[in-house]
Amino acid sequence: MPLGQVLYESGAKPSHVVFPITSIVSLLYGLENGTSAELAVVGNEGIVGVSLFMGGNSTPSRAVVQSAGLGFRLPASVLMEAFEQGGPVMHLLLRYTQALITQMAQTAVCNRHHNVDQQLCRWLLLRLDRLATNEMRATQELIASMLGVRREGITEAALALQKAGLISYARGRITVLDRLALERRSCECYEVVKTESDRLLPNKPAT
Amino acid sequence: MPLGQVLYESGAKPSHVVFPITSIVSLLYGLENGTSAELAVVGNEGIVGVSLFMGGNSTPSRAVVQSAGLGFRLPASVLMEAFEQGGPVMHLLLRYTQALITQMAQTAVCNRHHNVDQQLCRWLLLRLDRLATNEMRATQELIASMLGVRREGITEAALALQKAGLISYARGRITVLDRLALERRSCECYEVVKTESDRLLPNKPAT
DNA sequence: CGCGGTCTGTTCGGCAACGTACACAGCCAA
DNA sequence: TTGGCTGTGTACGTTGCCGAACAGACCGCG
Repeated sequence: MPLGQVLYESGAKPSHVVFPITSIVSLLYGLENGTSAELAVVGNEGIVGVSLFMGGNSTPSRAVVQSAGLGFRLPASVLMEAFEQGGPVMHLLLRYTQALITQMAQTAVCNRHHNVDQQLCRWLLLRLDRLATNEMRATQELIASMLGVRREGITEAALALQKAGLISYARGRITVLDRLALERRSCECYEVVKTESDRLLPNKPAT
Repeated sequence: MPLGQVLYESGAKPSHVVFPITSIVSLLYGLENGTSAELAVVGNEGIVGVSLFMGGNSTPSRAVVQSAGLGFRLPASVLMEAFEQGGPVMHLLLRYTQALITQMAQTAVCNRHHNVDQQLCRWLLLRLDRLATNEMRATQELIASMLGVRREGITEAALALQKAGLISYARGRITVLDRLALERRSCECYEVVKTESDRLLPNKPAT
């Protein structure tokens, strides 16, 4: 799945659900004025398209591939069949959805109360957890649109992180040098999301 | 259920789910620094405690009664039994949860991109839809903590609404005088939430 | 009736993020 | 090599909201 691929559009009914394997997918909510914000990020631990089994068939959100990589596609009908049987598959899917809700909620509060620097740390950590390496690709422009802030705001925050030696950043290539320091610098939101996610999905990637 | 009653605390496992009838319940996410934000509001159309059947048993959120009134309590075990049978009850509950997710998400984007005045309109409208009258009780202090802003910000926004003749406001008693104008003045977020909610739950309060 | 508490209105300085604009650096391709 | 594109750094003034402090208005109660 290439970077930038749109898995489903706002309001459309997706034909498949997607299990990202080495890729990362963003769930975005857009507004009429063109701005938008990322409310959750899905990697190997999760599934894209929960609205299918939740019953709505569509949501007002968009799903966009943020990091190129592999992913499984499963036709909606196959998933639905497994879900409707009601066993552990269903409960696992529901627990994951619950974790997703927590992530969205925490992101929302974070948007309101934390500054750009902290949010950037959170954003980097959430991605880092879903990658095999400590290097990721994302321009400042892209990060800014995910966090719903100005590009220059990210420039400033990223510079601070570079000067502190936590990351190195060059033309869309970010390398995390000191993960622990990043966690210390981040707001509590990252930790909350991670803890809750681990609690709900103990050691079981939803594949 | 009296105003201010806490239906469940952050992290605790609720023993019951609650169906508000004439009351209104807020779902709040709090932070370590004591601030918090309301991410969703539940009235007659909904149910408090979706995390029970979603499988987490607890969430990092709090549920607080925001408008005194009646509500049914149902023991968790009874609800779970109905849910596990997997029929229309389950699907209705899931669809409601989907609507709840949309509300939380839209609130989040709204927090990020819209100003206090618009958010206040949205907040008023969401409550108005869940009340039988066009009068509600809420001090500016309370509204401010719900929206995650300063009390003075609400004073200013509420004054503007009063001067425009949309509401009258006195010591915690708000009367909506011109609902349509309120909708026009609000951001799109109210409409999105309402439309999606109607689509997912056509004319069927989840009682 | 006066008193104390709650709620609203107003003020001030301060700050973080915004919008805009532009300069420069790295990279690719002609 | 040159030119164009993309991505990053920097510099304004502006704005929306914050934090704190205080005055007045209303209400219930003794």
